[in-house]
Amino acid sequence: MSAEHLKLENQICFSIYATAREITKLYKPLLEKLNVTYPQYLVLLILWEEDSITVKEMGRRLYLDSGTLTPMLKRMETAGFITRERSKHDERSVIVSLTDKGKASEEDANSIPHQLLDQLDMEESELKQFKASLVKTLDRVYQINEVK
Amino acid sequence: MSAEHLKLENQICFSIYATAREITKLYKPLLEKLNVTYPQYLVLLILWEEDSITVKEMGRRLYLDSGTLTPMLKRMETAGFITRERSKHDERSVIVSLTDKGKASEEDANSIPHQLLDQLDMEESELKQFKASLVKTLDRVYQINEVK
DNA sequence: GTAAATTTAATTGTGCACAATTAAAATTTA
DNA sequence: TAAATTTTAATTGTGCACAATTAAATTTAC
Repeated sequence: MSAEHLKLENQICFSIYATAREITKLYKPLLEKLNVTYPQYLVLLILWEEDSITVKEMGRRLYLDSGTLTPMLKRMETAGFITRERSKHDERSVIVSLTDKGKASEEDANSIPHQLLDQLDMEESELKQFKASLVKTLDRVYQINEVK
Repeated sequence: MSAEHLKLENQICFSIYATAREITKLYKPLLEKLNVTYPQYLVLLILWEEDSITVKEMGRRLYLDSGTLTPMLKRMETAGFITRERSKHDERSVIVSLTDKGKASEEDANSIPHQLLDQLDMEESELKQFKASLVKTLDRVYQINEVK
């Protein structure tokens, strides 16, 4: 038996890692109608907030790099949700935009956040504190990772 | 601009998803000496707690299935951390055990949890509440996912 | 105004992560 | 106990996820 600090059940990072994966599974039935994966759903959320942004900006908002986004966006383009085109002003940039299908899909997504929160079944106050700790941790860890 | 409930910054699940990935990156330099990935480090944590368990039990503790574990454990076997052998009692089961190298590696891991927590830099009370919310959410979501 | 440095995506290669299927072994049931 | 069911890993196929490299375009420095 290893020392107490090496025990898995004591490690908050493992809780985050496991919870993230279980929540992705929880989304699966809710995303069936849209016919997208959870990361693809996040791309749509971004574009419904602000259409026609660069891959760079998409990556900044999702904390993902082009090695992840490029193939994922190509799949979403093939599936008819988005278009990808080089910027006229800066040929290095690729602009991602919603197609009519991508825009129309927002309708099918409207009920998802509420359905998800219902299943989490958490008090408003705890949820708020929980999210605050997450965002604080994310900001802090992102900063540390960036500096290196 | 989409409705408020569809905005990414309002979604707690995205915070969990992004935080999990950033924390995995934070572990990377700490795992360099051990020369393992974060999921592989979790396998070692389990085995340091209790050596010689089945793939099934490993999957139960890590919330991972054989499709993930089998190839990962094979890589760890090739790297010399573990052995894999069929159980004598039940030929369906595969027992995972530490090699001498795997056992000796615990020494190099001892300081990791403390180093990580230092970087998170969170008050003891907030950390405790944060972890409680995570475990509660994990239990709840796991239960929902299992029932289906 | 050109050379050097920076920015931006894409590509390549490795390692998870998981659903679905397969196959073998063990257990339960008729 | 023989047949049906269940359990356990492995396999297959798809989709992230990210480090490192490449290539093209832009910006900065001289």
